[in-house]
Parts: sequence; structure tokens; C-alpha cells
Amino acid sequence: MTIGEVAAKATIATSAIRYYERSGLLKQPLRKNGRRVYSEGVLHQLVIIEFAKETGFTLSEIKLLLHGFPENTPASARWKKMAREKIHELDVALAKTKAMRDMLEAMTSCRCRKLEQCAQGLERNRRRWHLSASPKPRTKPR
Amino acid sequence: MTIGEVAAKATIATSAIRYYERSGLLKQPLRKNGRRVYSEGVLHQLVIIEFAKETGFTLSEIKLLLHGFPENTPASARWKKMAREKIHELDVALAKTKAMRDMLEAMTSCRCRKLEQCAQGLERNRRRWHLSASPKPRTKPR
DNA sequence: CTAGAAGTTGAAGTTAACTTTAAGTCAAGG
DNA sequence: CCTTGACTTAAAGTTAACTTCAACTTCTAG
Repeated sequence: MTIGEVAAKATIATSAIRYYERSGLLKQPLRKNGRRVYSEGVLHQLVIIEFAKETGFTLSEIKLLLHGFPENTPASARWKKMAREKIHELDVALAKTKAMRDMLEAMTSCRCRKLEQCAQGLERNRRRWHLSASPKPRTKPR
Repeated sequence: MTIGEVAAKATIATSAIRYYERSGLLKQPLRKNGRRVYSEGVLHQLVIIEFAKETGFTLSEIKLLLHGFPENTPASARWKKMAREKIHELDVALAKTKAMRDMLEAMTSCRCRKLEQCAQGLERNRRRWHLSASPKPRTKPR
């Protein structure tokens, strides 16, 4: 398969495939006259990559999942190791987002005429709320 | 107050204050010999800005909150308008993150020996799970 | 008066995950 | 043979929210 065919079957851009290769997620495929020639296997790899992305892994974490274990480590063990921390991160993100939601909900009963007045009230509640400078789920990534 | 004093009181960097000014969040303060001279009011503005950031508003949304309404629009009305959509976004993000968590949790009972085998299973469940390309809460912004 | 702290500006750097562009190579169809 | 489309690379662009840097200027303490 050519890179274009792989891209079509996996519905991801060719530029992304090349990028994954450059970043070490995918191994360098064989070349014919300089062009990449892929076997079916790459499709499975891409499925794993996409799934991992959907569950919140960064590309460098995915790289660990794929190539950061001794060669013969079973997939189950890899997932268990990687998932534990990520699930915790997701829980933290959930708590954070809920807190954001609650603060905002509270604001909907604001009766202030000027924003300056809100500031006064907010300052009073500041410690009850302090969300710290931890992971804030971005609302509109790409 | 000088920009340094404001920064200290609000515990944000001077560069951030200048950046907010450039981006139109803060009005240009008076100058004395080229230097910015602030009145107390700016501290309230910064409290509002920080709160809005903590609740997930982007700077351009905050700009709307502060300057995107007719001059005499009460703060309460501004919040209500802005919060409604943001709360919805947060709910979407929550749902998404929960889904991510659940998928990952499911993976912890994976028994595959090779990742390729996972790929098979994942492909089968693909439609049940399809999270689409919508807002993915980033786990480690900055 | 002078060192050093703090201010000023515009421009460039940061991060992640890609995409886009420029400039060139290769293969297939008419 | 020639055009067209797919491929190649390295490098630069994208986005958000700032930070850092370079090159000055200004204020303050001694």
C-alpha cells in the first residue's frame, strides 16, 4: 500500500502519518524508489494510536505504550501500566471541570450592576474556590 | 501604582498585564514619562479576568464579557449570557472526559498479548464508542 | 553621579500535533 | 512525450496565552 491508500483506509492525513513516523510512533516502512510501501500491519498500529489519542494520551505517551516496554511485554500489561495514571489524570480533570461548572453556575445568580461589584464578592470566596494552577481542560483544542 | 506593584498585588506577571492590555482586555492606563500608572480599579478587573479564566473562558471571551456589551449592561446580564454557553461547553467536556475514562477503564481488563490483537477488538467497538472529533480536555496545558 | 532595579518596545520563542508550502521526483495514461 | 497526480523533503505556519530577549530609558538609593 502507498501512503495515500493507508491514509484513505485509516481516514487520517498523509502528513499525519509522516509526522508519526518522524516522531517515532511508526517505524520507517520499506521504500520503493523513495516512496513508502506499507503492509496491512500499519492499519492496526493506527487503530491503536487513534484509540489512545481518543482516551487522552499524548503522542509521547503513545510512543511509550508502543515502544517503551521490553519487546515481549504483553499488551495487557502495557495498558494496565499506562491506564492507571491516565485514569487518575482524567479524574482530576473531571473534578476540575465540575468545579468550574459549579462556580459558573453560582455566577448565574449574580445580581451585580457593575463587574467591579462581582470582583468584591469573588475576592471573598476566593479561598473556598481556589482551583490552583492545575490542569484546566481546554475547551476548544484544535 | 506602577505595573510592578499591580503585578505583585494581583500575583500575575507584568508581562501578562501588558499582554492583556495589547489584547484589549485592559484599557491603556495613564502614563507618566512613558510608564504605566494604574489606579485601584485595575485590581478588580484582574480579579474578574482571573475568575473567568478559572471557569474556562478564553481571553477573547473575557474580552466580550468586559467590553462586548452596551456600556450600561449590568454585570448580572453579562454573566448570564456568557455563562449559559460556557456551562454547556463544560457539560460536553465532562461527558467527553467521562467517556474517555470509561473506555480506558474497559481497557484495563484487556487480555491481549499483542497490541495488534487489541486493534481487532477496538475496531469492532468503534461505533459504540465513537467520540467524534470534538473538544478533548487536554490533560496538561500549562 | 552612578549603579542597579524596574519600565518600555517589538519581535521572537514556547508547546502540541499537525498542516502547509516550496521545490523537486516519479509513475501512469493518452 | 507530456501532463497530471501522488510522492518526497525540510522548513515554516498554526493557535493560545503568555514569556523571553534585546536594546534602551528612567527612577531611586547611596
